[in-house]
Amino acid sequence: MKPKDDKKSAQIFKAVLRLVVQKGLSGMTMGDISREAGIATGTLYVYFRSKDDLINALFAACRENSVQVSFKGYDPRQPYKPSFRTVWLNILRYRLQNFEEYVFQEQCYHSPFITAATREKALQLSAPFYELIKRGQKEELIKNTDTMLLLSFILGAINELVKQSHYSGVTLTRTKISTTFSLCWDAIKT
Amino acid sequence: MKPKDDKKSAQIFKAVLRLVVQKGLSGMTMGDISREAGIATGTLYVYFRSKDDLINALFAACRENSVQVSFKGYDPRQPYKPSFRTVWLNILRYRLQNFEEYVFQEQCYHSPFITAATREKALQLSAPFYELIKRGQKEELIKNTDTMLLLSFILGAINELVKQSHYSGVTLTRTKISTTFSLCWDAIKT
Amino acid sequence: MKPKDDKKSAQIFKAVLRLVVQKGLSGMTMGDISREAGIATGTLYVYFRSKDDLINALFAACRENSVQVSFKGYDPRQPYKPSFRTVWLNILRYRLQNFEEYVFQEQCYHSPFITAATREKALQLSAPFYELIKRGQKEELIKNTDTMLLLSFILGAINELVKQSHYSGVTLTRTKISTTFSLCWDAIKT
Amino acid sequence: MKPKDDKKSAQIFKAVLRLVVQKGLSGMTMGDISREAGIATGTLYVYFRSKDDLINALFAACRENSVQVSFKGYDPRQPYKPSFRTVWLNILRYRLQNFEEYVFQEQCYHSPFITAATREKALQLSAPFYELIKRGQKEELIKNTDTMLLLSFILGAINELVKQSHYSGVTLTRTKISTTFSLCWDAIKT
DNA sequence: GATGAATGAGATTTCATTCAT
DNA sequence: TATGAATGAAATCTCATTCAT
Repeated sequence: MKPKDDKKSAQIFKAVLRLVVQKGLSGMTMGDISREAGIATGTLYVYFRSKDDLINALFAACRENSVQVSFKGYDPRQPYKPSFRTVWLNILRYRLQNFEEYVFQEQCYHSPFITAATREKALQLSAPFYELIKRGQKEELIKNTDTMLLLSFILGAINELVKQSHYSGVTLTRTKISTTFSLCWDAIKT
Repeated sequence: MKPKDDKKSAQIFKAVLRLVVQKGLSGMTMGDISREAGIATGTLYVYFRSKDDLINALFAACRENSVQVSFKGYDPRQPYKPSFRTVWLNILRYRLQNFEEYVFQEQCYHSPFITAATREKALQLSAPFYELIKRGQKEELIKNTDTMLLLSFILGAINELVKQSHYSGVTLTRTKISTTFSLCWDAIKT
Repeated sequence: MKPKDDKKSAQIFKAVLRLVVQKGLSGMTMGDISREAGIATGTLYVYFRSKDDLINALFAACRENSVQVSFKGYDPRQPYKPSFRTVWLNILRYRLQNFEEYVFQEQCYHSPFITAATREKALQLSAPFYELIKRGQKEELIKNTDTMLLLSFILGAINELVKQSHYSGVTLTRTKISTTFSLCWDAIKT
Repeated sequence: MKPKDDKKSAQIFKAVLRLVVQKGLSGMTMGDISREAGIATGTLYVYFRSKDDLINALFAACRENSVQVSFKGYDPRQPYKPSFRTVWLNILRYRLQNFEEYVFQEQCYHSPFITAATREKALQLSAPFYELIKRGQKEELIKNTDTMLLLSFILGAINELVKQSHYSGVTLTRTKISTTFSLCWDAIKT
């Protein structure tokens, strides 16, 4: 017996991500995916019930990965500002190093592929970010404004930065990143 | 391709915008559009050569509208900060009041519908925003950082805010908006 | 405007019937149907939502036609036996002259294409036959046995006769038909 | 193709029969069969060369079984009428107790699965029934009509009866069966 | 022999576009 | 110009069969 290969899921995921950046979510067929992944079309349906299923599964995986990367090295017992910087840089790093995943998630968000359930789960995953802001507010280092609003502000700034740098072709230098962090901190600090 | 009836073009555009929010760009067929617009499928081809053509035309229209709205009431002879605030509020207002247009543009950006030429033109339209930041830097009111970076930072923060408020269903109060402007200004001011 | 052609439904129906006799219900693809009907595959979906839909619609049409033919020339004011003979001959004639329709219905009955609703409607259409037997029982010409049982008996005998004559290639002569009617009448008469 | 394990063949046959009643012959995949039989898809191909092979083998088995059951207890030295009744009741019993087999055979008859050869063999198996009628005619107990026609008449009546009773959900009582035999006998007796 | 993942040909269905009215 | 039926290429998905384990 040939056991269902766990690597194949990953292989399919990789193929989708590569294709999304190339052709966009809407211009991507199951045929494209199988060709890119080096397997038969039928095999896709061994691993995923349908195209929708595949997209949703990948979306969930990316989402989880994104959170995991973001909090790598975060230790709540450390002082706030350096901790916050670590997470901030992680978020940025994730988007830069996994640009494909990031673009994929952005594209998915307004697409008919993502079900309400998947969207809901994604929202729940943002809880740790929310908590991080809260902690800053408790320590009176961050403005006592609506937490969600602050969170959006920060993430939005990072997102746009990544997009802009990618599409303009200008790589983000260490200096630029450092400057942007300052802008961000200046915005939210008390 | 020269539309006799300008109202019908607008009618088609409206239909597309309504559908994009509902089903996303990829899940939107010419049949859907004609049904939503209350006309026959064939009629779409009287006004637009193809689906690509239609999407690109609407994208251009939205882009232009976005800039026009953003600089409404802007007078370069007025002092900087209130002028900046006017534009900032205009941008926010545009995205809130024309959420459909905003989502449509976002979706287009990574789609295979938008040609390189259209994308290029869109970029050119951001010149006035760029100039606005430059002026602030000249007047030494805004940090002397990479201009594009500052611009991205500002726009990104606004974008995310709008999305978040729309999807969470929480309306942005005057106070929240005012607070967010402060965050933004704190970030970029010298 | 080109109005939806009512003849095309009939054209498609005819194609299906021809194919069912040739290849059976299960070996019949939408491609086969469109080719046989002389139209494009897509056109089938202008007239029917799905293959299931098409099969169910044709089944209903055949069923209705079958009943209509069976009671042609039946006048309840005429004496019973000749009336009964008329209907009996009509039933036989329908199966012989519309052998394709008959085979199609037989094939459908146990197929997953036919929905419970369609099956139910088909059953309701057998009411006139039921009434005909009842009348014979009231007039004390037909045995006072379970009516459904008598009906099944009669129809079953006719069905098998038609199948047998078709597959053996022996045509039913007037004499044979007349003989079979006698068998039938001998069976059910009081 | 020589099955080592005869039990497994039977297991597969049983699975097919169960599925035919549930989903019909055309809606039955090799995957369905293996799942229902509790074995792997590949294993089916150890016992049968192909789907066609499997269906044809089962068809032949059913056909043989049907004849064997029908003539159980038949002794040509016994007087005719009770002998005929025995066979008649056997035929009915077979269809009632092996409804799945019966439905399967009916479905096969018009399907592209059954080859001409299989069909021919099936026909040959009806010889004993034919002889039984012949004997009745020789003994001048049964009408001297075309033998095939009489045979069709009898079998058709039984078939329909079984179908009707099965689909209406009404069980055939001993009385009803006895009555139906009378109908049949009245039809064919001299 | 038994397994079930892998295959790819082929089935169903969709949809941008054309065309007759 | 407006219509919507007709088209057929291409998309999604199924399934009999094979094959590595």
